[in-house]
This record gives sequence, structure tokens and C-alpha cells, in this order.
Amino acid sequence: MPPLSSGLLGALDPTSDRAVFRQIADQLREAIDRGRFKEGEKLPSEAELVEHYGVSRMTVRNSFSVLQGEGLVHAEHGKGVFVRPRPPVRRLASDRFARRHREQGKSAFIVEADAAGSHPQVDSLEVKEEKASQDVSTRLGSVRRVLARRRRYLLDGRPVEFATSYLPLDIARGTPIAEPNPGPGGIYARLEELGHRLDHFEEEIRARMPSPAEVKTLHLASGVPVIHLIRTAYDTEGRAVEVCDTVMAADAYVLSYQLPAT
Amino acid sequence: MPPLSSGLLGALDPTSDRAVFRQIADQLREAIDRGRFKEGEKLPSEAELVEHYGVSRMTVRNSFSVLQGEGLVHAEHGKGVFVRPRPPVRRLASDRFARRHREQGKSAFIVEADAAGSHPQVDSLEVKEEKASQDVSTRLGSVRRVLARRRRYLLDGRPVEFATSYLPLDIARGTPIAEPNPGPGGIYARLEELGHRLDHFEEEIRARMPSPAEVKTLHLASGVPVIHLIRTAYDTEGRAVEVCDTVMAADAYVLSYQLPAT
DNA sequence: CTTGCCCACTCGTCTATACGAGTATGCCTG
DNA sequence: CAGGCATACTCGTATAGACGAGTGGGCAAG
Repeated sequence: MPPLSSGLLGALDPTSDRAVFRQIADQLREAIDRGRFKEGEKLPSEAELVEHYGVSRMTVRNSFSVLQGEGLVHAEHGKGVFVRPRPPVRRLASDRFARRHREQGKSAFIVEADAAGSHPQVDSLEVKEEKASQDVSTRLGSVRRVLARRRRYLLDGRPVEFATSYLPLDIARGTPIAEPNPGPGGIYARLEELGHRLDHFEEEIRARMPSPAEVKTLHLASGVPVIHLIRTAYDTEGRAVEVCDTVMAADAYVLSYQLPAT
Repeated sequence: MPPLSSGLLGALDPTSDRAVFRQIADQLREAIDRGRFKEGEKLPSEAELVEHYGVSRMTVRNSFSVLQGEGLVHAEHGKGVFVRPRPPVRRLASDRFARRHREQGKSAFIVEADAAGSHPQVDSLEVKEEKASQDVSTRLGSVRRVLARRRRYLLDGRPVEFATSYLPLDIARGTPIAEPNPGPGGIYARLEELGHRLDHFEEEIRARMPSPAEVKTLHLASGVPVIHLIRTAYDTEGRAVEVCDTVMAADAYVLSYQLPAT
């Protein structure tokens, strides 16, 4: 094992009351922030850091786990610990549901990703009737059963979003909305054809750490939160006609909204 | 030490290839989800779990660190490990900057928190001129120096948000905006009085894990992400007159937006 | 009764060791 | 030359032990 090139990392301060593993994490974090280790680059191995700092391996691993929790690095078994590259982000503009975007045949996700030069995919298609959860029922106005449309979105092979749309059965049953592929313009175009002219949407946004199931579905690295978005679509009569529950890998998204100043 | 009451937690499956510390974490998580341990309640101590499962202490600690990373529990030195209570959330509605909300003397934050029965505070007031960062400069239209207004918001003593407003010097210098207390209705009211009638706001939203500095400022528990919001205010002439950079404790906020369907 | 100390219990940090499993490389064999 | 295997390196999991430091309760002294 070659010695760790000096200069990259400093020494420990034994007089400090800051824990050793925190000092090591601090030095690694600073080196990353300063660009001494670039995105995707490999950090020194555990053994090298044990050697360099003269500490035990568990202490070094503890440092790494701090940085992992911050989403700064990720470990790959058998290979090393790497600076986590920031993935290309998908920007969601507040006009993304404007009627003019529903003209074309493809879904908004596909069109937009193609334009950005990414390879989009949609996945895990499931359409079925089911009992409405308490929350969905409340949002849709005391509906007992709903049509649920589940799908997962991928960009360049990486899953980035998992979404479920819920619609009242009296609106969706027996229509193209209940088909796996609802046709050009998606379910919003179909809703309008069925006489439910859309008036506005309401979106609620939260951020939190993912559940184990979400980690699995979205292949999330540790230290990556999710954005949880719940959108309710209202028609011109004020009726809630759809609730869409979306969980997004937070490192892959920037949401953008316009607010009037009135 | 009394034996751990049976029934709460099961046994390990030695034939499973799932790591022991994950199995323990799974059982604790499930027990929490099922409400066997309620919010704020103390989990079994490390020693009790060591006893119950017949594993070493580091293995138990490893399990706890998994749950901490998920934001499910938090440890208190000398006391124990507790189910993290969900704090009351602050809902930000999309009309929160409507002109009618600027009539009263107090800031929107104070009024709203009072109405919700919480005790609000504003803190860390700093107002100074400084060099604009690359990003702020771009958003404000190639401005070199700006007036920066920093403040921290607390609810019932807990810091929940840290915000910095940046304004071009030619607008803000020498006006009440450059004072620590800009007066009733806040800086948006002052901007309009100065002839910059506000037209709309643009908000960009990201979620990520906090930096160590943010953990300190917002007293964040591990496993709590932050919502990073960047708002740009435009006047009726299309000029960007303010950029507000806000970092919020994600467990304390729900953002809400209305989108037109046009 | 009140004060203060001690002790038991809690989590925090660190060491040293062991074995397992995934990855990559280079050498050796066919 | 091609294929496969050995090996060295990586991180993952787990044990056992030690000491430190924060917390809270009980006991003893005043």
C-alpha cells in the first residue's frame, strides 16, 4: 500500500475535545468542498486513513458514515468510497400542466426528458381499483373507492420518481383513464374530454428521509432525502377530480413555482 | 436491569442473509410504526437489547444509527433513545405574499404563528452590505454588491428557518430596508412605497441533507433534511428586486402552492 | 427537611481483532 | 492467445473490551 500523499489531509488535534472521527470527517469534508477530491473520485481507502491518522479502522468507518449521512459520499463494496456525483436535475416548472403542453401525443415526462437529452422510461405500470386511504378520501371529498394509477419514472436508467394518481370511480371507471395507456395528453386531457374542465391544481410539498421501501424503489443512496408532493386537481365546478401522490429522489429535482403578488 | 418485556420484539433469524443489525432495526422500526413505541417514548436501552438479542453492543448501536439516519429516533446522552416526535408543522400557503397580508404592522411570520397558538421569535438579525455571490448576482441581473438581511425564525423556542434577503444597493441603500426593522408590512411593503410595485415571485425548491453549519443553526437532529427555497421578487417592469435564500427544517414545514390549469 | 455526594444507568468514543464478500488485476495454464 | 484461477485490495459485519461523560435517584450528612 503506497503512503497517502501528504498535503491532502492534515493531522489530528489531540487537545481538541472534538471526537477523532469528527475531526477526520471534517478534514475529508473540507477536502471535498475545496475540490481536492472531485465528483466521482475515490477517497483514500479505510486502510490508508488508518495508517495516515494512526487510528483504528472503526474510527475511520465512523467518519465515513458521517459523510454518508450528509449525502456527500457513497461506499461501493470491493471498490472504495467515492465522492457522490450530483446527478443531472429535472426542473419542474409551475406551468408544466398548462393546457398547451397537452397537445402532443407523448407524456410531459417523455417530451421534456428527450428535449434535455436524457433517456426517459416509465415503469411499474399498475392500474387498479382499490379502497381510498383516509387522506385520499378526504382530499377527493369522501370517496370510498378509487382508481389508482401507479408508475415509476426513470432517467437514463435511474429511477427518480414514483407516483400514484387516485381518481373517483364515478369519473374514471370504464373510460380510457382506466386503461394502462390513457392516450395522448395523459389523464388530464381525458378528464377534460369527459367534461371535467380543469380549473387549478393544489400542490403540497414535504421533504423527509425515505422509508426502506422507497430506498428500494428509487435506488436511493444513503443521505438522499425525498420530496413528497401531493397534488390535487380541481375542475371548474370546484370538485377534486384527481389526487396524485409523488415521491421524488430529492437530488434529482428542482421544483419551480410562480406566485402572483396580488 | 429488568428483562425486556417479551412480545414487543421478536427473535433473530439466523438463516436470513439480512445482517443482524438490519434485522434488529427492522423490528424496532416495525414496532414504532405499529405504535408499540409511541412518539417521545423511550426505546429499550442498548444494554437491554444486547441482552434480548444476544449480540454485542456495537451491533445494537449500529441498528440505532440506521433508525437515526431515517429520522425515526434520536439519542439523548445519559437518558436513552427516543422515538422522535413529529413537531407541529408550519404551512406556507401560496398566497402568503398577497398584498392584503401586508396591511398589518407585524410580520407575516409573527401573525401566522400567533394565530396557530405558537410562540414565534425572530433572531440573529444582521443587515449589511456585501459582495453578491455568483448566483445572487445572476438572479438580480449582474449586480456586484448587495444589501443582505439575515434572520432566523423560531417557533416555541425551536429554530425552524434561516433566511437571507439580498437587494440591489441602488434600491435599498439609505431606505428603511437597510434598517434592522424595516417597519410594518416588511421589506415588500417598503419596496412598493419606493415605486417598485411587485408583480410576481419565482420560487425554486430543493431538498437535501443539511451542512454542519445548518445543523448547528437550526439545531437539527440527525436524519432531518432541509428544504432550500430561493425566491426572486420581480416588479411590474420585470426587474428582479429581491432574492431571498431560505433554509428550513424539513420536519417543520409543508409548502403549498396553487397552479392555474391554463 | 434540605443539601450534597455517590452510584447506577445511560449513550459516546475508541481500540483490536476476526472473518466474509465483492472487485480487479495479473499470472499461469492449457 | 484465451481462459481461469490466485491473490490482494476493497468495504461489510460482528465481537469483546475499555474508559468517558451526562442524568437521575437514593442515601447520608448537616
